[in-house]
Amino acid sequence: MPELPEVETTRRGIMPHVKGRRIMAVVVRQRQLRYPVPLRLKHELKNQIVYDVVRRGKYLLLCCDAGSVIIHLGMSGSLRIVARDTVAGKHDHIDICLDNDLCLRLRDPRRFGLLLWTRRNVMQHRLLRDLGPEPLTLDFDSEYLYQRSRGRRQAIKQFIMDSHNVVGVGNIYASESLFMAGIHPLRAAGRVALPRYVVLVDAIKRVLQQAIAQGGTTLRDFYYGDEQPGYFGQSLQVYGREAQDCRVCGSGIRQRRIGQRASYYCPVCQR
DNA sequence: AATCGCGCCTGACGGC
DNA sequence: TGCCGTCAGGCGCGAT
Repeated sequence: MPELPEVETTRRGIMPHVKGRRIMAVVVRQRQLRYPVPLRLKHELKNQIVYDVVRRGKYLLLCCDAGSVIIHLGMSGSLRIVARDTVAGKHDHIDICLDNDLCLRLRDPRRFGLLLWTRRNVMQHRLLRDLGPEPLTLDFDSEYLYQRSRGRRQAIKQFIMDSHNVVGVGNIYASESLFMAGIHPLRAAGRVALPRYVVLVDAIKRVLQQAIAQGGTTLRDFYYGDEQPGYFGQSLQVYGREAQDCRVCGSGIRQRRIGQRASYYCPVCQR
């Protein structure tokens, strides 16, 4: 399940092979992703130069003069750089073939991802225009999140996972950040005081930054490689550790569902 | 306006 | 062995 650090690692991994290249062809083997892959993309993308590869939240954007490709990896998606004649596997749905004999290949077994094409200003696209701030920029700060949370009864975990409030905080890192900040995931967002938002915002930034730094060590795998970068390399404090000892106080880590999602926390450290 | 819950889809896993 | 049921999970969207 790619979270923001995995998407950013992907962006950095494909960038050197994609940026500045001309698109020679697009192969669509499976159209049925989250939304049907638009067929007009096949001829409208041809001969376009990819002048930049941008990330917005967990979306990746291939920016061209005529428009932009919008990609989301969903639950199980990945992008690889492969040699032009590399045989496609069962779930290799789309190839974007470049003028350097390489292809950008989208694989997505569960097909929760998407690949769209827009000719308008991509940031005005309906999937992007209402997104909250990037977590690693300065405009995402405690004052912002605090003000935004006033009057909200929603659980803090759901609040920070809502992309309208801040993008890129997925299920794993939401649990991890709340543990770091000592905040119980079920606490109402509107009942968290400003000093605690200071700690929480700092925790979100740190946990994402650390994961990106670790993802960077597997960058080489994007070229002819098959290894997944990700959070497996880092030690998670609470996620997936139900009934195991809290690394801080030794209490049993609990799991419960919050808004349909598995959530992990320490009942003693988090209030 | 805020919030809740659904459903897209497949692989992994456990039970028999 | 192999089949089948269950579950996970990002996120947009419709319902409340």
